[in-house]
Amino acid sequence: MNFSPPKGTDDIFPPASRAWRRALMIWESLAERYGYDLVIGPVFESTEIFARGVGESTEVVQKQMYTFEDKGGRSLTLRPEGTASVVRAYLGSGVQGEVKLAYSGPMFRYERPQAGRRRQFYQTGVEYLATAAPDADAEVIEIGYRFLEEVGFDEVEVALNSIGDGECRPAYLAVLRAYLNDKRGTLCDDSVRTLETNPLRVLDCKVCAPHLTDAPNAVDFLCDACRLHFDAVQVRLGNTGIPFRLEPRLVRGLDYYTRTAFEYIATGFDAAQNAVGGGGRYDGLAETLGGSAVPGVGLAMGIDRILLAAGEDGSDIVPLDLFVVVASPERRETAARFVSDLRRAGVRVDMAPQQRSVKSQFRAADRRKAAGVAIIGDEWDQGRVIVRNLATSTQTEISVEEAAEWAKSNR
RNA sequence: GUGGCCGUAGCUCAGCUUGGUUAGAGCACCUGGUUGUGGUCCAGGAUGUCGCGGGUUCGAAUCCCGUCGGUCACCCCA
Repeated sequence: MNFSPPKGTDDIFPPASRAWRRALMIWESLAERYGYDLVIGPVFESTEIFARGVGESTEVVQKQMYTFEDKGGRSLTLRPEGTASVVRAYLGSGVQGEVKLAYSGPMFRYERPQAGRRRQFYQTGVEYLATAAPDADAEVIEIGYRFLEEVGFDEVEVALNSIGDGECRPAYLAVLRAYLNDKRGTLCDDSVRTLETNPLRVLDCKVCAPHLTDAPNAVDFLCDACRLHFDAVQVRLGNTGIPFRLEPRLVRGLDYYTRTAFEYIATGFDAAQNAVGGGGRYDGLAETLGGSAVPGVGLAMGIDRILLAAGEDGSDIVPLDLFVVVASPERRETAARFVSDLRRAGVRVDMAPQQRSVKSQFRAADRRKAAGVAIIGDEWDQGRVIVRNLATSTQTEISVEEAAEWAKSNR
C-alpha cells in the first residue's frame, strides 16, 4: 500500500491548512458583508448539466471531466466548476427574483497536474442571479478584488473585457473568422482546429497571439445595449476604486459567458498559473440548461492558486495558554479533570496523552508554544498548583481557582 | 495527450561520473546529564525493501532496459 494521495490531489496539513482556514474565514466574512448567502450543493451532477452548460466544444467538457456511471446507470460527473451547478440549483429551487449566493468547495478536472493546477482544486465563488444590471457585474468584480486584498496581495490586476451577446457577437465572429482564415497559414495546429469550434479562443493562444495583433476586437463590435452595459460596469468600478485594465484579448474558456468577462492576475507571481480567479456574465446559461431566462454574473476564486501565489505557507501554530504537567501517574485523573474545567472556562490548554518524565512533558509544552505550564503535584492536596511562565522562566505557586485567570493573563 | 528534471533515513540532501568490505550528513525524534522543570549545552540512541521489476557483472544505490511515482513546462485553465 502506498500512502500518497491520488495523482493531482494533496493532503493539506498544518501549517499549510492554517492558511486555508484563514482564507476561507476571510471569504465567509466578505460574502456576509456583501450580502451573499451560502448555497451548498452536490459535488457531482448529471453529466448533461456540464456538457450543455459549460459547452461541448470546451476543453473542460471534451477531455477533463471525471465522468462515471452510478449503479442506477446514470451518467454523473464530478463538478469541474461551480456556476452551472448553482444555476441548475436555482432553477430547481423555485426561488424567484434576484438572489446573491456564495459557495465554496472542491472542483475536479482530469489534467496533468503542475504548479497551481490540481485535479482536485478548491474554489470559492459568488453568483448574482436574476439580474442583468451592470451594477451586479461591478459588485462581483469588487468582491473578488477585496478578497485578494484581504488575503494579502498587493499586486493584483483585474483584466476586463466584453465579448458581447447574442445580438452583436455573431457579426463579430463572422468578421473574426474571416480574419483568421486569412491568417490560417500563420496559425498553430491547435488554433486551426479551434478556429472552427470557437474562434474567440484563438486570440488567447500564446503561440499565435503575436501574429494577430491587428485582429478585430469584440469591444469594437458591441451593440448599443452591450456597449452601455460595459461602460456602466467601468464607471462603477472606477467609483468604488477597483483598478482594472481593458484586455480585448481576454476570452474565458467556458462557453456560457456573455458580455462581461474578467480575470484576476497575480502580477508579482512568475509561475505560469497566475490567473487566481475569474468570472463573467452568463445571461444565456439558464436557458441552455432548459430553464427560463435567468441572467446572472459570477466569479470563482482559486484558493490553491491564491495561497501559492501569495507565498502563504501557513501561519504559526496557535499557541496554548497552558500546558499541564503531571508530576506522578496517580495524579493523572486529577489533572485531566483540571484540564477539562479550564477548557470550559475558555483556556487553551492541553496535557500529554500518556505519563512520561516531567522533563519530556516540559519539552512538549515548549513544542506546543505554550505560554505557561502548571504542575499538578503534591501542592494539589493544599488546593494549589505551581505555574511557570515559559517566556520569562519565572514561576510561582497559586491556588487552583486562580489558574484560569493566570493562564489567560499570559496571552 | 507531449516534453525536461528527479526518486537514497521522518524531512532536506550527499554518495552514482571512474561498480568493490558494515550506505552517510544536517535537521527532527527518543533517553540520560537535572529520581518535580522547557527552550540552550553535553553524552548516547533508534531509523533505510537506496521507488519497483528485470538485465550485465565475481560483485550494482552506482551501468543498461522497462515500469511506477513525483515535479516543472506545453496545451488549457482556477
